[in-house]
Amino acid sequence: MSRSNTTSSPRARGVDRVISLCEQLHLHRQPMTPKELIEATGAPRSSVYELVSLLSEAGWLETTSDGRIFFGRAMHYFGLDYADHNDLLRRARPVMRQLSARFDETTQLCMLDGDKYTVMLNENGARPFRISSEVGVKVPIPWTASGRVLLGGMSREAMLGLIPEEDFVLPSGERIDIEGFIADIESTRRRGYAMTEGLVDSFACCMAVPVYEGAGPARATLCFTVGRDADETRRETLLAALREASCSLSSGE
Amino acid sequence: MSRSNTTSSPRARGVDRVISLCEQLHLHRQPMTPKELIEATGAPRSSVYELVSLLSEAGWLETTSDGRIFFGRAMHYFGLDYADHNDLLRRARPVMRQLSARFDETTQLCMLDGDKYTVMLNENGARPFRISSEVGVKVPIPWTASGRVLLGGMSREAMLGLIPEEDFVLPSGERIDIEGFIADIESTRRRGYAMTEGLVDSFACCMAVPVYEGAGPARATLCFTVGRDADETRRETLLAALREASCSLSSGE
DNA sequence: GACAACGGTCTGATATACCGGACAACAACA
DNA sequence: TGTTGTTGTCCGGTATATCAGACCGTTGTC
Repeated sequence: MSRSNTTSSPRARGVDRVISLCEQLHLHRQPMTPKELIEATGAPRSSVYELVSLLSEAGWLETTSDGRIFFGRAMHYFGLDYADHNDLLRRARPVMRQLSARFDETTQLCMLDGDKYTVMLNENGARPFRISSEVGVKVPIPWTASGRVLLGGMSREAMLGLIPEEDFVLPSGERIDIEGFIADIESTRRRGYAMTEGLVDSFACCMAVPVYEGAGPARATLCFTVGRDADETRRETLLAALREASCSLSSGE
Repeated sequence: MSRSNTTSSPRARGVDRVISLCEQLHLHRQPMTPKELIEATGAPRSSVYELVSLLSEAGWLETTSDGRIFFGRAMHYFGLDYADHNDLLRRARPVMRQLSARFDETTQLCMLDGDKYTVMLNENGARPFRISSEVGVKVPIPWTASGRVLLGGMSREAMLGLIPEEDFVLPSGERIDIEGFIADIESTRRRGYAMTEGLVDSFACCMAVPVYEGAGPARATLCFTVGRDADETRRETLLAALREASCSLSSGE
């Protein structure tokens, strides 16, 4: 439906081709055949073949045994360079591990990426539920508890200017009331945390607290994703732990 | 001395410029100023500026507050995609965490990358010693314990063909005797592990065991890096743990 | 066996990306 | 104040990267 791929003109710059190629791989989160890549990017066949071979030589991409293409070692190296260099991520990792270990729940560090919400770090509980994390997957802000925290303190105009109209429609087709959403954000800000149930997925309960960096809006959120069956006291416990952890991560600047 | 950067001809392909640009960033492991990037890559000024801005827009690079350039979020996403998708890495991570937690030592998963040795995963002990990991940094094979394990089972010719002549010279300037090295590998193979002391760095003791995937040479090694002051029984304990862990990671195929 | 779909390589023409170099803003310094 | 170095933007010519399409081997289907 939505042509997410850059409907690029013919004779595009190689670098742009490379970028859209990698973006497609990230979207699919699975190795892709050359054919799929060609169709997904809209790039000419010969260009895709050439670029893939260039990138493979550099270790940016790898070809699996069945001829599919996916990210290679180099990306792993570069990604770790980024994560190691990023202050917040580096400090958050051990904290999140401890949270996950202690409560055996999935802990996430979430941030805004442009006008979308995204998971930056994911730490699973012991039970290895999901095989691949969803780090870097962009989700409309109104769909999430964290989104409500991250918008805290923003002006009404800035908020509406930021969020695309269509992002207020849930996967179910239901539309989120804008006024209610704004009120939600305000009460979230006062309360200091957000908790949503069955917003995107009907079995999950999401709780998020802000992580600050200096004054201004929250830099990130720390959150638990738990089953809806968790009872009240359990939720209290988890929230308290989140608050404490986020406090240790926040910096007054 | 060694011109590691691709002394590329003028009017090079943009994609190649991008590749060498990122490689330089990875080598430096620190944000770089435009000037440094220009000098390191040998690319024209205008090209670097243009490419950096293209890549920044895509989130591949980011500019720090002081105008330096480093990897961006996108790399983090792609890198995690790679690591999540890679069977060995995914399985190794929890195992390594447990090892590090139990013994409070640095655990690493190492592999060959071309004709070099490199760390693929690094799990620090509790004491946060080194601020940035060395994942993806290429090191001559003969400098390491893991290298000796990884070469196990290779023919003499293949080995000598693989390793560049200059890689037998240690950072200290000392030259590693080739015959001794080959004998070392053979005894390592028989023994089932390698242990080196003060090879690259005089304070460390490195112990490595192979991780197999099907028949043939080891796919990777699992290793501890400990202080040389660790006594005999401690070393035995650690080795036993490594062996057990590597066994759980290896697959008969 | 004929036909179609697919997977990959190769080549030549041409649109354009890349680069040299000009330009401006700013700082350091004598 | 003039000189020198650095940081960044912009522009036009031309070397060349990109792309259309031909080509070939393989696979599957009727």
